[in-house]
Amino acid sequence: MAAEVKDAREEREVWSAYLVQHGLKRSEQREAILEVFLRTENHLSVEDLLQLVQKRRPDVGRTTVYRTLKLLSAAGLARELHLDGETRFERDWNREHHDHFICRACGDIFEFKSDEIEKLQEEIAERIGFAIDGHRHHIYGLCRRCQAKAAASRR
Amino acid sequence: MAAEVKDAREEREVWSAYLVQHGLKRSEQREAILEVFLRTENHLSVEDLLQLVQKRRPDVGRTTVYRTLKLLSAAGLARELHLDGETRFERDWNREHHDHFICRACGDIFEFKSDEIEKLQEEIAERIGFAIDGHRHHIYGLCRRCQAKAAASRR
DNA sequence: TTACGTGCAAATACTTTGCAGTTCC
DNA sequence: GGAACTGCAAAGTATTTGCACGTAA
Repeated sequence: MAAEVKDAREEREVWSAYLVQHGLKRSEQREAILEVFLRTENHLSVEDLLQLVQKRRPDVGRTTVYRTLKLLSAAGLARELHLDGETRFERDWNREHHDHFICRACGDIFEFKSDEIEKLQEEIAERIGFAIDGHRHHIYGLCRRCQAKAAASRR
Repeated sequence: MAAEVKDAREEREVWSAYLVQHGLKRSEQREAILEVFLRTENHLSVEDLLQLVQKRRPDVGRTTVYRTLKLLSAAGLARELHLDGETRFERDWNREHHDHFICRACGDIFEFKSDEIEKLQEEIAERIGFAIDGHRHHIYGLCRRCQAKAAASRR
């Protein structure tokens, strides 16, 4: 859809600006990693990203992926998630804040957002004088599909 | 308070039962680790726990702490938390479910609980046919004290 | 007695860092 | 030309496992 294309363009601009502002250079590896990161479904582990990038450019090293993900995060393009100890990255530019459902069977991740929950959080924080600057709300369980599978195999 | 003492007694019973049911043995190291774990404020890292245990018994090894924490978790006495990548353990027997505020400055952790938030979670899950079996809700920011400190040093 | 528990050292997994050679500007 | 970038190998963390020895039941 058009929005995606536009978003990606904006993200590339942010990236360029970030590089310039920090006296950093462009490189083919970084471009390749950025491309894959922007084009791919979310919630990638470092290993996932490395595999995908290496399909195009087998010479890109794991180290560079780590380093580039750091930069993408610093530039506000990526966001790091810690799911039960697993580290993953998702796109974070111009994206509404959201949280995650994680299926324990297939690992699929579903995003959700609730203004009501955020408001309640804020109220509780006020009561104890806590100034919120971010949060992670991860809900674990079984997705619809895996529930069906489980039910089927039980018969 | 009385409730604490009673809880700890109950936890020791659960522990004993767990050992028996699984054909495991009592040991001085395990007892020492359990004691410290039960007596201490929550949210310990493995390293924290090791240090505390070694004050009493310098011969207890890190490996045993890891192994005992696994057992305590399996017995339902401990719960593992992943705070922004950091692994910590808290008591989990007879404790109401709760979530956490984490101060980014001093690292202090405050617990909270909200039936309303849980209910909203449940509603959202229903909408996408997701069967919740647990969640982690971590809120980051500054605690009252650290806000005051920050304000003071800004002058 | 015998299966379980322990600490150490080694192995694993994940991530960062030092370095020598390469590339961008 | 010089600073930044890269991949590799080495070094760090965090955690688990193999093993020979010790200990509870």
